[in-house]
Amino acid sequence: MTYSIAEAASSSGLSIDTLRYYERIGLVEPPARDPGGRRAYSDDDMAWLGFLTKLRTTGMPIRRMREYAHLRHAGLATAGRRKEILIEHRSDVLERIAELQNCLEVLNYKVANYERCERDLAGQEPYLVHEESA
Amino acid sequence: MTYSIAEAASSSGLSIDTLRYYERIGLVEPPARDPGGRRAYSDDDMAWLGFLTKLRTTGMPIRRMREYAHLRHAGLATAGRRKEILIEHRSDVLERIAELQNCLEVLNYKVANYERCERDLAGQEPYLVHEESA
DNA sequence: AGTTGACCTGGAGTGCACTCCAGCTTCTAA
DNA sequence: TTAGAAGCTGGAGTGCACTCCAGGTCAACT
Repeated sequence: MTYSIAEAASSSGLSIDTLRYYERIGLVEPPARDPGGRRAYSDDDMAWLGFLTKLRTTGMPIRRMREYAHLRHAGLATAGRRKEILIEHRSDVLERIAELQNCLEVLNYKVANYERCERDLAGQEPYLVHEESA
Repeated sequence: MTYSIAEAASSSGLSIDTLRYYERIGLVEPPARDPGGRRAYSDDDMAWLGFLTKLRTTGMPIRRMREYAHLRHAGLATAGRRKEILIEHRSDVLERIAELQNCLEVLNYKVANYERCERDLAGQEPYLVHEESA
């Protein structure tokens, strides 16, 4: 089974331009071409694109994705290093999640504060309402 | 209590340049100045910087932070809109966390896969080791 | 009086990750 | 057979969020 660039784009969530860009910078191997010279992505290509988008979504910089891509291309001998990269990235992601959750608490606090203000305001109309500072 | 720009920077986690940049683009109100013309951040300024960094950490674009900042400056009447922004942002953050967690599963799967490969390799030496495709 | 270090300003430069464009070819359907 | 859609290439442009720089001021120590 092969896929046009449009199909590859819509299935991976990347834009057509981005796919060509990734190819230019060596993040994806140039896919096969059909008789008319158009890109024909294989199932393997699609799977790799799918994985790339996971790395991208989790904020891995292109530089690092490229390193991973090149290792992958180099074959089995690099599996150890690839695993390391993934493990390190995973811990980055965990940290990021923790960071977001921490910020979420502040957000919740703030929203609750606005709600409290509204209740106060509804309770005994105007008069003396402090803007919180933070 | 007032704080120098260096103190404001190290306490907020922003760089000195970023603090001046935020001021230039109207994201923070120009702080007071000491007799020598240097910035003297107040406790309120510091609290606002702290909150800003939460918004930033959670990926709120500067454009939106600025909107929030301006509303805040406009006083109580804008509290409703500010609350809306925060609520919307909170749901963005929740989505983002979910997205990261989803990607995390893929990462875990991949790492487990590498580990399986290693065990196989250790088990009966060379012979027949498939590179997984995705 | 001189040196050092923190700070000041306006403006230019950077890195990242795309995104768009002009001008061309190739396939598909009426 | 011809119009329109989809794809191609190389290269330029964009948006975001900083980051750096030159050249100057100010306060504190020696």
